[in-house]
Formats: sequence, C-alpha cells, structure tokens
Amino acid sequence: MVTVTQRGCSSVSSSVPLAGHCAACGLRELCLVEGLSAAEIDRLAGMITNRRRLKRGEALFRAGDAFNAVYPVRLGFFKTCVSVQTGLEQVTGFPMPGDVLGFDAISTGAFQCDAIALQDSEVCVVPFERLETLSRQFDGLQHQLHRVLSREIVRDNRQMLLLGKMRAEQRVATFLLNLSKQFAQRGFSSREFVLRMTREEIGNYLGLKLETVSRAFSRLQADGVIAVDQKQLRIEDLERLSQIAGAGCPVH
Amino acid sequence: MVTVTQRGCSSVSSSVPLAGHCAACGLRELCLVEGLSAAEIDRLAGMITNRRRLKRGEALFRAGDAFNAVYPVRLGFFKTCVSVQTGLEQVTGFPMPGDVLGFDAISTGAFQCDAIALQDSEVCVVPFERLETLSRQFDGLQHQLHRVLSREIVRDNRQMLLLGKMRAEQRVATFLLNLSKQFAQRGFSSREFVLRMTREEIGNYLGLKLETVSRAFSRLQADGVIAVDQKQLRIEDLERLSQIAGAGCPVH
DNA sequence: CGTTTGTTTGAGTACGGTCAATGAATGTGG
DNA sequence: CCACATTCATTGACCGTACTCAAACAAACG
Repeated sequence: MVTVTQRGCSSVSSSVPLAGHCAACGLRELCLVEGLSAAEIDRLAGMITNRRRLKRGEALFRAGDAFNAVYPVRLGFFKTCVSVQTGLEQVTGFPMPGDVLGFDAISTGAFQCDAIALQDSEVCVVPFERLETLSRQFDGLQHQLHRVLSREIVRDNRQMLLLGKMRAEQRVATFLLNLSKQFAQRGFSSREFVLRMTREEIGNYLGLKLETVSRAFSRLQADGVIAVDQKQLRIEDLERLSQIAGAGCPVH
Repeated sequence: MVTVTQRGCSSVSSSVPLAGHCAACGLRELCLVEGLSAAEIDRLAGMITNRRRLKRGEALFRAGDAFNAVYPVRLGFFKTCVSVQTGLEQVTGFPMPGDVLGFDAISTGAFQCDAIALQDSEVCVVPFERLETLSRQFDGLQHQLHRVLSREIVRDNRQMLLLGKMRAEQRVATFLLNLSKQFAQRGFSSREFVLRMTREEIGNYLGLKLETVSRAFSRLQADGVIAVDQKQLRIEDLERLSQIAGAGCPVH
C-alpha cells in the first residue's frame, strides 16, 4: 500500500503529475483494474497522467460541474450527496479507496452530486473520453467498466431497501456491517475501525436524525454488541449484529 | 433455482422471433438508440433477433437467474424489486416503454432483482455480449450505453433522497410528478393517466404503507390538486402539486 | 353471483423526530 | 500553553407522523 504523507501546508488541492502505476496499486482487486491482463493494465496506467490530493472538507466536484473524468479513490474517505433546490440533502454514499467517483455525470455531462473529502484524500484522474476509447480496444476493460457501473446500481438498490423498509436500529446495524465488509475487502480490520463521518452524516445517509443514530449506538453498546468511543468502533458480537441487521444480504 | 409464480394467468410468455426495427420504433428517443447514426441503428436492430411477450403478473426474470441479455421495454409496464432473506421487499422502480431492464445483473452475472410485468407487456431481447461487442465498434452506441447506465444511477440517487428525506405527502406528490414527466416524454398525456400499480406497490416503492398512500391521495383530492378514481388519475393543479413535491416543510 | 383482491376511512399506538441541556473533543488565537 | 469558541455527541422529555389494526366497501374475476 502506498502511503502519501501530507506536509503541513494549508494549501488547497494539488495536482500531482505522475503516471499511474495500477499494476503496483494495492487496490487492484476493486478499481477498474480487476481482472485485466498485464497489457491492459499498462495501457490503463499510462492514461492516468495525474492524481489529485484533497484536504479534509474539500470538494472533488460539485453538482453542476462539467464532467471530464472519473476518479478512483486511492487514499482517504469521501461522502457523496445529492440535493434539491428546497434544501433537502441526501448523503448517497461514503466512497473509500478502490471506489470510483463520478459515474453519475455520464448521463448529462455534468456532475449530479457533490463529492466531499471527509479526510485528506487522494484520487486518480481518469479522463473519461480516453477511458471510453481504451475500453473499445480492450474488452476486459470494457467489461470491468460495465461491472463497476452495475455494482453501483446494485448498491443503490440495496440502500433503497434499507431506507424504505428497515427500522432505525436495523439500519445502523446494516451500516456497520457494510462498513466492516468493505474494510475487510481492503485489507483493514473488519472488527475495529474509525468512523470517518459524523453522526449527522451517518444519519443523513441512513434517513435518520443524528440523535437516533446516537441512541442506536448507545443501545447496541449497552447490549454488548459493539463498543463505541466517539469515532472509534469495535464490533463485539458479529453474530448478534448480523441478526439485528436481519442478515441483510440479498437473496438469490 | 427460483420458480416463477404466476398470478391468475394461464399462458406462459412467448418468444417472438422477429428482427428489431429500432429505426421505426417510437421509443428511439429513450432506448439505447438515442443519438445513434442510421448505420449504428441498423446494426443494433440486426442484433435483436427476438422479443418476449409477458402476461400480467409474469416475471421477466428473477433474482438469481443467469444473465444473458438486457431488455428494453417496448410495451407495457413493469415493477422491479429487491429483497432480503428476512422477507423485506423493496420495489426499486416501475420501468415503462423505453426503459432498459437488467443492468443490475452485469456486476455478478446473475440478476439481483425480480422484474414483474404489471400488465401484458413486450420487451426486446438484447444479448449483452453482442451488445458489448457492437459497442466496441460504434462509439455512439458505447456512449449511449454508458449514459443509460449512468441515468439509472442518478435516478436511484434521487429516489434515495425521496426515501431518506421526504414526508409522506411529498413522496406521493413527487411520485405523481415523475410519472407525469415520464408519460410526457413518451408522448402520452402528462395530465391524465392510469396508475398501473396497486396502492401497495406504490407504498412499497415510496417507503410507505398502502393506507398512507391512500390517505395522501384522498387529501390531495380534497385539496383539489388531483382527481383520483381508482387507478385513473388526473392532475388538476400542477403548480400546487409541484409545490407540495418541492417545497416540503423546511427541515432547517 | 360469490370470492378474491384492492381501496378507503377511522381509532389508537409507537417509533423516530423535535427541542433542549449538558458535556466532550477539537481547533484557534492571544 | 491556556482560554475560548466551535463542532460534535449524548441523553432526556415530549410530540407528531406514519404505522397497525379493523371494518366496510368497491372492483375484478372466475
């Protein structure tokens, strides 16, 4: 895993001109690279001419911005949120390393949501036109692109089920389990991790108020299911957490 | 394997061997065909070797079914729903002519949701491997495919906002407005139309109980915003309906 | 014509939201 | 380094929206 040390500069985001090294990237299993041949990976990496670093709180893009590229997350943590004129705002996801940001923009050529860094982060800049060109030449890349797009649709559908049908505690339990699985996929501890987002952001994502999230955490802790200390979270009883979540896996 | 349950209809679906005539299809503006050159349309149409007709209540596919093709709707009305083992079920959409069914299946090679015909319907069968092959040759088709996929992501994000943030009456008003716009796009009346789905299916889609949907309808009718008689619906005051859908009670 | 399915409406309830107060953590500038 | 401000989190009391349960009715269907 590549670690990027941030100097204590208070500047805004910097563009990092640097050829992508997808073959060496620890996120191969998740990003656009999954399942590609060595030759395909080389060509994809050659296309990534720069990366972008963001400070906490900074926007990678905002709804309405012109669409040129998609952004695989290399490092850090984001939130994406859609909103309507009236001020309603919905957090639609918490992208983490390996996830790709920006696919919502293909349909209209402008981003449809905001993407905000929840901590200092780094993304690859993948010019979308060149990605389309390359995926016309390599069917492996083409199919992987389709799979990543499809995966996002499936994830959204599951979130709709959570928002439409689950009760508060069940939503929170499902959220923690999903986080846990995602950390496991990325080689981090699935049992203990840091919640990069606030209670309010969690609540927004889950269709709950922050107080309800806090109460759910307290209750789960009182029952010995989790141990939570501010943003630090440990799963004490995975079995029971899964029960509460309702074995929230899709049926086949 | 999943069994296909049929509700109250005796005949199964029929396959209709027939070359697609995309150029002549009234849904050109919506389907995969949008923005393609005549040559591209011809090639796409040549790939569609058959269609499929479904009776009301019949499943086009079920979660777990093997994925081979995507299905542009030619005629009729569908619902798609995801579920979990515990029995929770969420309606994720009501695809209508011009919409394309099945993109959720690309990610795993198996469908992730059920697609049920709400009335006698007809779809084109587009073998997905051939669609990928063709979209490697025609960048117009490739880009349109990406746009359709992206559009589904955007729509899902908006539905997450509805489910996470809106109040009951606001959800119902938004639902009716969306339907109205979709009918308009397809050349039907945007002011008066038939609700092809039951109150329960609407409620499921909107994260509400059927009684709540019914009450919302009654209230909107009492206020002179809509006129509803069973499945027949007429929008009486579009301005006010938009207000209710958009200008919900300011949360903050 | 009877049965099933779908819709409307009412009464009571519960879950999560609202409001409010307190405290902890983080960050800033003197 | 500390004082202060700000953000974030927890907890309690109360309230309101949407759910639950129930009954009556309408429509669709065999």
